[in-house]
Amino acid sequence: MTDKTDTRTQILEAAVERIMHYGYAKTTMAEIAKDCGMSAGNIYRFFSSKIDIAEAMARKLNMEINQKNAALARGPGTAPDKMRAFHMSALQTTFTKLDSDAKILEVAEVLSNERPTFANEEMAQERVHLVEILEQGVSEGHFAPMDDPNFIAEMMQAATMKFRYPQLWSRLTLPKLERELVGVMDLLLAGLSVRIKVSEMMIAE
Amino acid sequence: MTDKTDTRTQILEAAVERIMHYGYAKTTMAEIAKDCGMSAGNIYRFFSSKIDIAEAMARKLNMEINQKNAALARGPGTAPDKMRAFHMSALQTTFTKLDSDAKILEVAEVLSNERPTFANEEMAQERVHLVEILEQGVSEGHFAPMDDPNFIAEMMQAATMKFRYPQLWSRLTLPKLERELVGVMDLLLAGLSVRIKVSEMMIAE
DNA sequence: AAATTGAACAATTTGTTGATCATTCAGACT
DNA sequence: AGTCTGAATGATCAACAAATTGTTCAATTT
Repeated sequence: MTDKTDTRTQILEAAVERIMHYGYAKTTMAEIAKDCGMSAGNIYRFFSSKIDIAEAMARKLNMEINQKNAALARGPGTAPDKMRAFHMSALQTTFTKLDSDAKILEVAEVLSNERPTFANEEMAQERVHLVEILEQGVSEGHFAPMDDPNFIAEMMQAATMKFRYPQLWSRLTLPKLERELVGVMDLLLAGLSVRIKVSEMMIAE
Repeated sequence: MTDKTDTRTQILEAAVERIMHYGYAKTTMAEIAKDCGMSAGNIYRFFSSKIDIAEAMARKLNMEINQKNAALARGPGTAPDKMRAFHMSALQTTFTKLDSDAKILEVAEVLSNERPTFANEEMAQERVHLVEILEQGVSEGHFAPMDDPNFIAEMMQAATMKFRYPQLWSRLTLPKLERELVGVMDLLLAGLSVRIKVSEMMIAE
């Protein structure tokens, strides 16, 4: 049992090593196998495809980010401050990753093509902590009470989408993006502070 | 003089016809020339490159949209309603275009690659009318006074970016996107209704 | 029996060749 | 003199062949 998980993590580690260095496409199953002292065929007893290895890789990385998010959500500070810090750190880590090793971007791209639902899972996971912050904000009186915190969390994600997609801002610098994000957060947090009347006028008109 | 502009528009119209039907890549300069009863070389007296034709095409289309935006901004209705209508119609036209003729998407993609600043011009143009709406909202008392309406307009664009990029929501349906946009607009408009304290805590920390 | 291999297969990528196309420009036409 | 053409050029694209690579599985090893 421990054997099995051991070889699995061994394969994963070898794959991470190679993929981070040479990229996903340029890493072959045969190479990963050789690094682990086994045949390519044998990898398939632990991962059912190459893309599955990339997914496992992303899952691991994501778990770490998620633990930081949990710590942030449950740590000290007011809800608005946490909300700012949450989105700002998301922007910064994405940007830094893009800068330092572009290989990770390739993995992200392949994954979003081959495993379309994966990104959704990530966002849902992130929302858990956004909801925590929102609820803290409500109970502290910084945010107006809300019917469906998860929906509001979705809206926060939608409104800050620009700061998540490297492809979109290729041309923009981090300071410029940070300033923009601050501006958007100012607006959104101001919005959260007042009771929202769900717009029925639009439907009626 | 009139001759010159005449042939120019003739070339442009022939190009639009073909590009809309066959797409940008599949339309050749020789074909456009033949449609106009001239040689391919001669087109270059009117457009300095093929991509310039696409740009002229986009400029024309954009001017029409812009006139509608101007009409909307100066027409009747409260500022918040106009703001909703503005973004909603942007989403709807983009989505419909994507659905009806995917050819236009090809042109958009080529343009954003070859003429990176073009999209910025479009957005700046759009902001003119967003600012008009914002200022109306302030004078009517729906929105809190703001130092820099153009900056706020930029933030509105940033926060609604998700609803502008077809590539991003490939999987989402129009009704779902509309509901999301309404949610985001609710938040943003609520934010506009209260005075925003520019966050200096972030810089200090 | 369980784990592993390596040959076989299918899919994908890469390399190559020929054609097509955007662009230029010297000269013909008006 | 100002328009326009069509051949020349270099870049890009399409199609096909060869090579590489992901994946499977019968045979082998442990």
